[in-house]
Formats: sequence, C-alpha cells, structure tokens
Amino acid sequence: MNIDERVNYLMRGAEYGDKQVYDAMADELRERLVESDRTGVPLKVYCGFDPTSSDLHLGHTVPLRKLAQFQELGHEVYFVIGSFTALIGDPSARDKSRPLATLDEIMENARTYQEQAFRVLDREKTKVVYNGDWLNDIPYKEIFQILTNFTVQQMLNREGLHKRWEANEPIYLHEMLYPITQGFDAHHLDVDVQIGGTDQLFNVLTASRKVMQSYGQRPNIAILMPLIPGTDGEQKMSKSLGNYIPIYTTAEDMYGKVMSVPDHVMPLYAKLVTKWSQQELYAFLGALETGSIHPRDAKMKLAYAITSAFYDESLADEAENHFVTAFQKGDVPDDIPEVELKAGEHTVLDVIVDQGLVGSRSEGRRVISQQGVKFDGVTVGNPTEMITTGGVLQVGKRKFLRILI
RNA sequence: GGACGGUUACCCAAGUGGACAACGGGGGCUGACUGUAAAUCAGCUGGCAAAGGCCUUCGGAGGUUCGAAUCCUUCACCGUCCA
Repeated sequence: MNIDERVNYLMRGAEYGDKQVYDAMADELRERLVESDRTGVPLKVYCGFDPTSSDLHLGHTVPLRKLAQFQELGHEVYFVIGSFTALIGDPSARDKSRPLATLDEIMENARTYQEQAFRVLDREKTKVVYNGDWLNDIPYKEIFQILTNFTVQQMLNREGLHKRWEANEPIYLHEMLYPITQGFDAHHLDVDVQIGGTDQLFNVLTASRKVMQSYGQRPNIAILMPLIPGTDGEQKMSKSLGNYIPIYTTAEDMYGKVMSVPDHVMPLYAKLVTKWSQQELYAFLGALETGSIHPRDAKMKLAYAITSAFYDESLADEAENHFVTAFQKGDVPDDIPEVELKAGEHTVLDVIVDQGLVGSRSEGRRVISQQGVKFDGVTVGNPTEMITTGGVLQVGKRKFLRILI
C-alpha cells in the first residue's frame, strides 16, 4: 500500500464531528507514517479498555478492528487493561456515577475480555499491559504539576458531567480526574496513536494530548471510532437495550443477527466491523449505491464477511446454508429438538406447553387461534387435537419440534 | 430528624370508590405482505377453562365499604425540599 492508501485505510470510519480535526489528524498520521518508513521504527498504537463487563459485542470490536489494521501494517499495538482506571469509572458517557468495581472483578473480566479480543487482534503481536502498573506509583507532586494544565470548567463541559451538574447530582473529584488518568497512560507508553470511541473525544484528543505535551512529548494522534447502531438500526448497540450481537455466540446466530439489521446500516457495518480491504469495501459500497447488487445479497455478503471474521470459514459457510434453508426457503431446519410420544395420548396444546414452545396454556391457545401452529405444514385448528402420528410441529416461524411415535 | 411526592403488568406510563385483567406507548408474540428475522398493516399480549365463566394481580400487611389500584392505618423502599 502506498502512503495515501495507508492513511485512508487507517482513518477509515474515524469520526470527530468536525472536518478540520479529521484533516489535522490525518495529516499528523501521514507525517508519522512517513517518518516510520524512514526510520524503520513502527508506530506505537494503544487503546485502553476498562473491563467492567466481560460480554463483548460487535460494538466493542470496532476499536479492536482498528488496532488490528495497525497490526496488519506492522505497527506495535498495546492493549491496555484499565486495572486502575476501571476502579474509577469513566464518567464521560454516563449521567450517573457508577459503583466502583473491585480489582478482583476487573482482573477476572480482563481475562475473558482478552480472549474475545483476540478473535480480532493478533495475539502474538499484541502487548497486553495493565495501567495499575504505572499509575499506582506516580508521585502526588507530579500529578499536581500536570493538573495545573486543566480547569474545572473543561472537565465539566463534558455532557455526562454537565447534566449531573445541572441536575445537582454529586460529581466526585476522582471522576473529574479520569481523563487526566488516561493521559498518564498515553504519556507512560509514549504512544503515537490512541484509539477510542467517539465518546472518548475529550479523553483522547484533549486530555491525553495535553498531558503528553506538558511532559514534552509529541501528543498522540487520536483516532475516534463511532459507536455502531444495534440490530434495530437506531440506537447504539448495547447489551441493556438488547439490540446487540455478542461475540460469544454461534456462527449461525451471528449470521442471522446481521441479516436482521436494517438495510441502511450496512455501509457502517461494512466499514467498521469487516476485515475488508479498501478495494473490497469500495466495491461493496459502490454496488449498493448503484443498485447493481440486490440488497438481500449484499446483506448476505456482509453477514458472511462479519461471521467469517470471528469464526472459521467453514462455520460461516454452514451458517449461511442454515440461513438459506431455514429462513429463505422456509424449510424445516435439520437440527431441531425431538421428543418421543405415545400416539393418541397428548393433545397439540399439551405438547407445545410441555416442550416449552410456549410459555403457558393460555399462550398456547392464543397462538393456535391465531393460526400460528402447524403440524407437518397443516395449520392446527383446535388446541385439543390429538397427536396420533409422528411429524414436525411448528410454532410461529422459528420454533420446531420433531415428534416421534 | 422534619415536610411533601412517588411505588401500577416485561419496561415506560394513565387511572384517584363501581362500566378495571386495568387507557396509551415501547417491547414481545401471531398473521398478511416482503429479498428479509427490515419497513408497513392487522390481531394478540395475567392464569385456568372446549365454552359460559372462574381465579390471581396495581410496593408489603391490616382496615373501611355491598364493592378498592383508587379511601384509612401501618411498614418498606425511592425521590425532592428543609434541618
């Protein structure tokens, strides 16, 4: 890749809410890449993770993917675990102060967090470090000197804290210092590039750069990645909203969940969560734009690309086949649960309740009256119909049960 | 410690003595349509019952009343204001 291609690749998807900042960051990046070419010294790139939870989803992988792209081009990647910062809790994206996690919880989460992260990152080329290792030992005096560069107003300007200020809710001093703490990480590692979410704008762009500068270092380049919308296509992906695509799942599930995403988020997913090269990306986006590819096929291609980024290709293939047979052709999938029953002893209602296809007898009646239950493709009209032969019982579109007599 | 205000189904939220199994929205489920598990439209969304109907639910416990989510007492929790 030539220099332009590399800059474009590495800046792909970055977002600052301001064209000028984007251009400035791209320029700085180019400069350092050129320098790295000349000296043969790879860039140091870092992203911090506060492992306050351990169940990663596709949204978390966006900055990870960015790190992986740097790795791909031979740069040095630091995966910083916030063994110290997680204890503080980043207040920038939330409007409530959050309960402090214990160090044990953090370390336990960190372990599973890493395992998932290595589905994206190259394990061999990743340096995992814990920021407690250096933050614990900074002299108070030194902290004070750095603090003289920041004002209370700066800290309060951020949305989360601002809301709390307005609402007269407590804002603790240690929360105020979070961005600076992050700056100490950048300083300690003396990084060239810091990756973060767009919610980290202040922490990465302002605080970290300023801390580094006051140490006389060159400020890190900030690459800020947008939060991706969840499967509803509107709200940001989050576990609590239930619109997330987890990493720890099956290939089938991941493929299916991507297929359920609204069309309009395809470009964003393509840009941020696939391993595609620029050429592949542009080919995809172009085809979507001109309509030369059917949206369904585009989404299948995307779902395949995403699934195969996390699972073996053979599993991605299977996931795709499963999707085609189960949903597009409406066939009965082959891996459905089975039960063995005696003929003439159970009604349809009994079976769907006992086998957990519906939550209660009332619900079962409801679904049957709504023509939602089929036996071997024939709609069941009466809940008390007896099961006399083997066959496939289907509730709704997605629940199947094979009955053996 | 005191004064108000709140606590309703999976979530938000209306209801302030009878027509309340409880408006509305979200979510979920079913159907139609669709390339789609999207969007849209329609129906359903406490339990039991073939059905008429019956039973349980409005923070907990008691009470008033023919009748309470609604009134009273008390307890618990959450908010705001005052000390």
